[in-house]
Order: sequence, then structure tokens, then C-alpha cells
Amino acid sequence: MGRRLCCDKEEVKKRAWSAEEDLILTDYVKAHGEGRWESVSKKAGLNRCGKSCRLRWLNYLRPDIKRGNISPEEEELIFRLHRLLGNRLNINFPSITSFLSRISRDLVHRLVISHLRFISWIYIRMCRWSLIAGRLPGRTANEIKNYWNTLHGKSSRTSKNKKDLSRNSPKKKMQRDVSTGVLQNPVQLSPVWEKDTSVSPAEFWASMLKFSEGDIKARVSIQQGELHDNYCFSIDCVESGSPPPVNSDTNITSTSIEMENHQSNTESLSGFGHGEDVREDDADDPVMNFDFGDCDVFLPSLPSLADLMNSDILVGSNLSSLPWSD
DNA sequence: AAAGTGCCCAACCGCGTATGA
DNA sequence: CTCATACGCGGTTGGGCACTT
Repeated sequence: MGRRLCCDKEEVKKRAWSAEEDLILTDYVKAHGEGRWESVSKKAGLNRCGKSCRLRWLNYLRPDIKRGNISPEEEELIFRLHRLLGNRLNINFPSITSFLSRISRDLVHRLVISHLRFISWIYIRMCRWSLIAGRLPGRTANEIKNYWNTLHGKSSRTSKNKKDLSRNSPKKKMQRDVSTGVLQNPVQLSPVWEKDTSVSPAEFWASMLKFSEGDIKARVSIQQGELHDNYCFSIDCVESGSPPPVNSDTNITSTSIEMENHQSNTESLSGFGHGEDVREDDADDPVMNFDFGDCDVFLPSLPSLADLMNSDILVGSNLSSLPWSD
């Protein structure tokens, strides 16, 4: 079966935009507004794919686009946001393993796996570059993505320059360890779950983290906070006669993930918002902070979790019935 | 000066999701 | 509910240019 194409490649012009085309598109969008890109290309007389028109406008022609190099402040923010928002599952591995090393595996292995599945479930639904770009006024997701890939040397090596990267050692930019924030060169990344692997995120984590066999009965609940519009997702161990902890200060019988609504803030990602209000406000799109030990995961939106909160299966259910379980 | 090399980034691609008929 | 279309995303490509040899 052939792949679906966004436009007719035989008829639609490709490659770089000319100044004339830019002017036509700009005038049209200013007159008629954004959206309906397929008709924009036709009505404006541009022999371009609608997607191409949209991309050109959003990434280049939009009047609020910020030109120039990424500033040190922006770089710091990009780094911090990327650390929070991730490269799929690769970024918080040290934090999670550190957290896991402090707890009794026999006691909570199923709970942790469920949490990891939960986080994986979240990760594969989240958008990253657009979310990061949303916190850098005037910067586009494409620009942030290019910047990051360039910074970390994972760019777009084409076949022509892929052949020999060792010769003529390239200009090295400063690189950071994504998980620790420490500048180093070259950067060493944590284990990466590759998108195109046949292994699911849950399988990846299960294979990376060796847990003992056993069965833990637990109660899963999710409730709205009293003081703030935050949500607490918790898994409480209800099994009697819990196995002994690894050491005296790790007698954990329950574990939870707190989800708090945060408002966008370029200085620091903190501060509470009120769920309904923030959720409806596109200009201050809320992120939700999942506190998993010292591992933070930010989410772009709430609705699916709001649905979960009202779902019967989340109260008194067993772990296997959770939507992010296999 | 010319050729080779590698980086930058605009543009393209395919896929998943949202929306409306 | 189904299907078609539009939209939006992350991943990838490749032309152009700066730098090196």
C-alpha cells in the first residue's frame, strides 16, 4: 500500500521560497487570517502544498518571529525544558534508578513498573519541541529542534557528509550531559529507547530494571487536591505483612505521583494555577508536573487525566486494569 | 586559489490526531 | 459510527556556505 501524500508532488512546487512567494503568502494571511492552508495555497495563487504554506508562515513569515542567535538565557531555558520534557525516555533514567535504589524492590516492584508504564504512557503522548518553543517567545519548534540537534551533534548527517566524521575534527560546541546538566565534551547520554525499536516503552523499562517476582495488591486512586487544583495519583500497597525494606529508612508502603498545574514562567517553572482557568488559557498553556522522586515530567495538557480522575477503574482497581498497563 | 569537508537550518516527509460531513 | 480531509508534530533531508587542507 502506498503512503499517503500531503499533496500532488507532480504539480506542487517544492524547494526554497522566493521573496515574491513570501509576500503573497504574508499578504494573504494578513488579510484572511491563519488556517485552511490547503485553500490558502489555491486562493493566494501559490503553487505550493498547504503544509508548506503553513510551515513557511509559522517558521519564517509570522511577524512575531524572533531573529538572531539563541541567547545564553534562552539556551539555559531550552536545556532545562528539554531535561524536563525529554527525548522520549532517555533523560530521566539516572533519576529514576537513583530513586529505585533507595526503595525495597520486593515491596514495590509492581508499583514502580506501573509508574514507569504510566510515565511511558505519558511520554508517548506528549509533544516536546512545540512545548519548549511555547516558552520561548518568538522561537519556533523547528528552530529549537535544529538548535538542540546541532548542539548535541545528532544532526542531520546526510549521506554525503556521513562518510567520515573523524577527519578534520569539527568545531565543537559546548555540550552537556542531558541528565546531570554538567557541561562536557563529548556528551554521554543515558540509555535511549529508540522510537523505531520493536520494544515498547514498558518493555524497555522492564528490561532495564530487574525486579523480583511477586504480587503486590494495591489500591489506586486519584484525587483533586484541597488547597490547589492539583491532582494526586497514588498507588497504596494494601498487602499485609509487607516484605522487609532494604534498609531502615526505605520502608515504603505507598507511592504516589503528584500532578500540579503550573503556569508558564520564563524565570522558573513554578507556581500554582487553577486548573480550569489555566486549562482554557492557550496563552499560558499549563503543564503538569509529575514528581517522581527527583524526576520531573511535564505534560502539555490535562484532559485525558481529568477523564481518568472520574473513571471508576481508578478506585480500588488492580494495576493491570490501568490504561497504561499492557 | 581550488577542492574537500562538515555545519546550519529551511524545507520536506510521514504519521497520528482532530474535526466535520 | 465511518470516512475524508486538514492540521500539527517530530524526524529527516539536502542546498548553501564557512572553514580547512
